[in-house]
Amino acid sequence: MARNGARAPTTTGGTKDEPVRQRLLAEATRLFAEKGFESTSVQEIVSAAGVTKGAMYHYFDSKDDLLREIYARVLRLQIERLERFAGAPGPIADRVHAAAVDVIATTIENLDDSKIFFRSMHQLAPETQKAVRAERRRYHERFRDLLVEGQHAEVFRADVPADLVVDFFFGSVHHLGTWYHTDGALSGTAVGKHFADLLLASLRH
Amino acid sequence: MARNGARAPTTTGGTKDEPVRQRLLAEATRLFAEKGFESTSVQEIVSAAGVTKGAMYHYFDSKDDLLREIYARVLRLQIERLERFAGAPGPIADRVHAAAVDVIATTIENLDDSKIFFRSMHQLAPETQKAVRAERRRYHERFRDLLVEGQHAEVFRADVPADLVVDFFFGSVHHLGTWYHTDGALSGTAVGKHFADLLLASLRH
Amino acid sequence: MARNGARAPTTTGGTKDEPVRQRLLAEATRLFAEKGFESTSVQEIVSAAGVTKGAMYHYFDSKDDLLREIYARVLRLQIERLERFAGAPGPIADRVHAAAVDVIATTIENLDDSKIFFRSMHQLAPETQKAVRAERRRYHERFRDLLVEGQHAEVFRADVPADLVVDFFFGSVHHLGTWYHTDGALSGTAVGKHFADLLLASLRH
Amino acid sequence: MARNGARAPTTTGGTKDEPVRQRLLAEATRLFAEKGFESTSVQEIVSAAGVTKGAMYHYFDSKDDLLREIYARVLRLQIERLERFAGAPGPIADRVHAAAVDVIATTIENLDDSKIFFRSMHQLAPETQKAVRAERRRYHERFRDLLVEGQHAEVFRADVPADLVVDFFFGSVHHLGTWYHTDGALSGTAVGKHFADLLLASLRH
DNA sequence: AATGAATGAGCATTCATTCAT
DNA sequence: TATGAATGAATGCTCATTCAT
Repeated sequence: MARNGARAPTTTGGTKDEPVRQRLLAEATRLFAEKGFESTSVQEIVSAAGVTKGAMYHYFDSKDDLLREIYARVLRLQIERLERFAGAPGPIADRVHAAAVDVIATTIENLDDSKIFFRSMHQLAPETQKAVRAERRRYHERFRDLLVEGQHAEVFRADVPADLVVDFFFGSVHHLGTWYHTDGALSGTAVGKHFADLLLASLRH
Repeated sequence: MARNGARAPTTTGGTKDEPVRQRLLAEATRLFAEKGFESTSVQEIVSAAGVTKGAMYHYFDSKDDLLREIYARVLRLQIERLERFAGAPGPIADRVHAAAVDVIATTIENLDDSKIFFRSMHQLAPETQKAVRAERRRYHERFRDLLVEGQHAEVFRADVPADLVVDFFFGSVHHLGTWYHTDGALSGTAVGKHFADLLLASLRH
Repeated sequence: MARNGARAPTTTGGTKDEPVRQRLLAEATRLFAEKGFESTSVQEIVSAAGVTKGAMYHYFDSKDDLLREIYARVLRLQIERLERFAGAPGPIADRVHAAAVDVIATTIENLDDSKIFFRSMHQLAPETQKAVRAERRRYHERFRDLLVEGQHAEVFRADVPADLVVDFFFGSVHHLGTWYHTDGALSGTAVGKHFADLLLASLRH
Repeated sequence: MARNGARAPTTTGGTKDEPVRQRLLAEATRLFAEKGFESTSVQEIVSAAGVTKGAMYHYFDSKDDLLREIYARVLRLQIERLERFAGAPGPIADRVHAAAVDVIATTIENLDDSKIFFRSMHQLAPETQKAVRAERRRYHERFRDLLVEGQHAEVFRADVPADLVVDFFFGSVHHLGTWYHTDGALSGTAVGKHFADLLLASLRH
């Protein structure tokens, strides 16, 4: 969890790793989640990463660029996982349940990312913000399509608009960061199962 | 010198007796919701309110103090309303449903407050933050007690911890600010009814 | 020449003087002339003026604004003086000669302003630059009109375009800053007389 | 390591044997003239020249070194041309006229060099600046000697110090960069003829 | 109750230059 | 001959806050 003062030589030879860039992203994520984007200075980030400002500006265009990269990483991960669960074989109710459990477990595993996401969205440049929102919407739409599939199959009730159910459920997901603590009694998967149960129950006829 | 904890009740019943203070709070709320606490300068707030900095520092101790007042106002309002619904006569399911509809309608009516709440909590001084969290917890606990009452009455399922249901539902509530737009098709009460329906459905045996 | 550490109370009561603002302009002029606009830091200016950066930014929008004020002051002075000489009674040759002597003497009296003028013009924001150039052009046109008047009166030769004569003469004027030194043998007026003689001689039939 | 004071003469007669170095100088000249020395970054220069910083630092010791080379090139060219015209056979008045026309035409042909010359002189290291000024003085003195020759021959008036006439005339020359535009009606030689006429006329008895 | 000049610490960013490769 | 990662010092500017009036 602490950063490596000395970068180990790449023994795997797999990813030609860029330790400085990665370290900067990791420390920025941690600090943005802890203190907020605006309250974190570039100096704090580079000090935490053990490099100088010049190095940071060599890899990133700006402090905003750092934030943008964090968003891109989160979205990439979540969309990829959802695709996997949504496209799996099996009854629709099972797929929704599994996807719901997974998104919660993943969110809890990357809770710093989640804390940053909604708290700092308004700090992005308008066009970047638009891009992020569009990507987020695509994600939500993918989940909504699953719900609609269940409604058409008459497995889920259809008297609540699927879009609204998505906002209902993802509100719960996105707020995990404000109350969940790793030292709590419940694991991420446990929370995921409970929430998924509640979601599925709320959709019964 | 600045903040009177207790202010004389508005005898006229109007809102014109302290227009500067109110205007400052209103503009600060609007700007904090729009651009974030850190990105809003004191100068912007006082310009928007049509006064000078000196005037602001006469009524408030600091920029943080403005934020604290906003939080206090939000919490005061929400707790008061919940008490009213929780303590009303009638079956538990009806009371929970009514309280749920109301909290959503009220949140949508004061969407700026809601946007600020979670986005800016970390900007408060640690002790203030603690106080706000405690107050928030009291609010959640009051709602949880309603759910527990329903579980004891065997009206609600008991296999999901009531605390978790509270986090589940209020996650949805608190995220209204990220997607709800006044120009949308659904009124606040309409959204409230749908969300309350989902909540009640998820609690059925 | 050195700045007054203690600002004397305004005994004249005439101009409600702003010593800080004036001191900033004076020191900025001196430093810009000495080291150039880009090579002079805001810190150097405010240190020389004995105030803090905040004070400077209270009176000026930016470092550029300081430069703009210097330009405005120079142009105001020069246009005003030219108008006086151009509009005086007397033969055209005498008026041109007197105006020429005066512009040189005035330029030498404010040599720092002159050094800054052409050396730093390109640092102004494009629109400000345009405005300054337009004002400068008005000034040159006023002088040209005098020359044309002399040509029409057949006092000056007409086989050289008056515009070109203006550029010819003002080139000499504007370059005073690159070679004239106060410790030299010639006074500003002496140089002025010689240059005015050359100008008038060059215009003879 | 970097700068060879003496480079092998271009045996091919082309300009392709050291394209990187030449391209760097050309782009630097263009950019310094356009935006000023201080406002042009090394990165901009190397990008414009299509090379990297390392390449630039291979050919030049520093950014200042680039500027010094530009000055050296200008002075070399102008002194060489003046020598040619001054040493030609013919009456003194004709030689002065021809030299004057040529310096103006040459200046206009290399207007960027001229723009840089006076605007950026103060950015040179003091000793370099001194060297450039000395070279410039030698150039002016060569021209002054021509004027003195004319005065001794009683072709030119002697009641104006020749040095002052040099400053008068070269002021006009050096300011060409502030008003002359290639798209104007007058060619460089045309301007040169007019200015030379004015100079000669101003020197008549 | 209110002004506005002034502070001073802090911020994001730039940039010429170096150096291992 | 050339790269590009990294430095470190400096820069213009912002801003919450104070205080004499």
